[in-house]
Amino acid sequence: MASSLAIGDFARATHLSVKTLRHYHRVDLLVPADVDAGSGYRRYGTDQIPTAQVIRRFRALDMPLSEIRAVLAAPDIEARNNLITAHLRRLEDNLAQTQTAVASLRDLLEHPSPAPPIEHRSIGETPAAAISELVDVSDALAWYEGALGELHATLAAQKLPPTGPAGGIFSDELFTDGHGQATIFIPCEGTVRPLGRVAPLVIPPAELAITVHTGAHGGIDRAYGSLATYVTQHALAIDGPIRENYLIGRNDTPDESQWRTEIGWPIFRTKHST
Amino acid sequence: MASSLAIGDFARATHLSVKTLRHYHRVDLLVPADVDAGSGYRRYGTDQIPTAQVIRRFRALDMPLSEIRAVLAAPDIEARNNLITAHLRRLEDNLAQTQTAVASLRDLLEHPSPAPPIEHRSIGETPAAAISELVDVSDALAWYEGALGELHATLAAQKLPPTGPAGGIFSDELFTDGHGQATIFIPCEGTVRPLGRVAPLVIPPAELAITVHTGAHGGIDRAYGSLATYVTQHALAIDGPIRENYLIGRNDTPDESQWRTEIGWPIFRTKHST
DNA sequence: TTGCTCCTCACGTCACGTGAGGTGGC
DNA sequence: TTGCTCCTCACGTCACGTGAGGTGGC
Repeated sequence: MASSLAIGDFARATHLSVKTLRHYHRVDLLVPADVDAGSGYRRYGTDQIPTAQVIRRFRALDMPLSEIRAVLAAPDIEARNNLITAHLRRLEDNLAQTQTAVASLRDLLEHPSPAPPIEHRSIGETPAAAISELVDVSDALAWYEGALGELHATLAAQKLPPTGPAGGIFSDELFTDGHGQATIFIPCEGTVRPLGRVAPLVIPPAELAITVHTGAHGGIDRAYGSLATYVTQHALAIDGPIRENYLIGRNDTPDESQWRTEIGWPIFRTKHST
Repeated sequence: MASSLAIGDFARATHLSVKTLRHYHRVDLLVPADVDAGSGYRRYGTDQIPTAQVIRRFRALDMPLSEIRAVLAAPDIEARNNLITAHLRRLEDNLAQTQTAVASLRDLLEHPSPAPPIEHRSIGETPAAAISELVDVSDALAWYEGALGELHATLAAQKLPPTGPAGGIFSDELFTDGHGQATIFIPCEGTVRPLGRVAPLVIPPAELAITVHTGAHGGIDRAYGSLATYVTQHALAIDGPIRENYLIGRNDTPDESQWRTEIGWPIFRTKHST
């Protein structure tokens, strides 16, 4: 006895709305067991209820429909679990990020800290090992963590001691378009053998206005703002990529509030900056 | 000296993309300090950087643009803080909900529990105090909590002891359309004086197929599914609102895993159900 | 037979992103 | 003067929701 439900009853059974069920049919995510050729009436089997509920659960966790489709089509339980676990991990990362963002915003609203001082600095050429890729600004933080990890591991394996703190170089497009070239590097002497994404790179010299940001990377926009204000008001602005130096980071202490990052904004060379 | 920035420089300063800035101008959320009449070129003041960053922070926390507009336009700091705090609270609620959803999904995938038994029950008329409103399914959980709290408090104030566990009645449209009439009630004897949203209501009799769901309300869809399957396969289905009885809930224990909710699905009257 | 359920368009929503095609500023 | 930055449409995306206008099933 094949038990089937009209769309309205299926909606009651699964807590998915009728509109949503029609949408899932349209995009082939959940196809009714039967569709009447004449009337177009959809009929769902009771055995489709668990599938529909799984979809609903994943949607409640903001999994995109395309990914849910992949989960449902996974060839075996392991592939399926890998997809699910990956999504849950992303979700949990996201939660943690939102929680720190909330904390940081609360802090910002409760005691706005004064802008830290700004100095001019002239940087010479620096040999380094680097990873350089086209990245999306929304992935930038995770990409930075991964690249820095790979760099540290690769340098250690090649027995090349760092000669300074890690740094980053970020193209203008990253900020104006939301994606662009990003480079993470660790200064070092000696011959870097290319391996994985790591390659030798000579960091070009630069004239910079520099300020320091204390705390997690989520709050770094304040330092960018104060630098931009300074550089604009003193008519020092020139084009060129932004620099960052990671003085104290995850490698040094897990306490994010202790992290220190320098941000360098390219400026005209002035008398003071030689 | 009025310092101003072209849109690209402003994007660098604020980490908002050029496209996003143009969008914010279009919707009047962040209007450039100056727009050249001839060329249409936008010019932003350095004093707009903090505003832009506040917008960015709130967007990172998924606050809708309309709400951000309200925050920026708030007449005083108190009104502003109220809006912000309300959003943060919603966010934190959401986080907690997602976290339990993740946990519940993990549990579901790791050890799928067998469907609990289903019984038929005949319910007579029941006098009660009730709150009945048109609600959105997405607000249903929060609405239920609020309504139940108000009912308990109002009954206590009127010295009317409950004569049974709290219950709910949910129209079909709530599930098929995503919004519909929902009623939460507490059975009691005596005269209920209408107060706030609370009013007296005689709960009509019903013939129901009933199962029990153990755990937080997030996982209740499984019980709905097994009831729907049962009712469909035994050809017992009739139209009518869904019932729920809250045997053990937040009022009894904070441990969600101990909660017990009965779900009642309307069915034909049968010999056994008198 | 009534009225409820179901159907299909076509368009709207939200917050942007994506190009095409073109002009202005240093 | 070159080429980069900026401009405005118009349309796309994602996951549905909203009606209008109409038909089918018990």
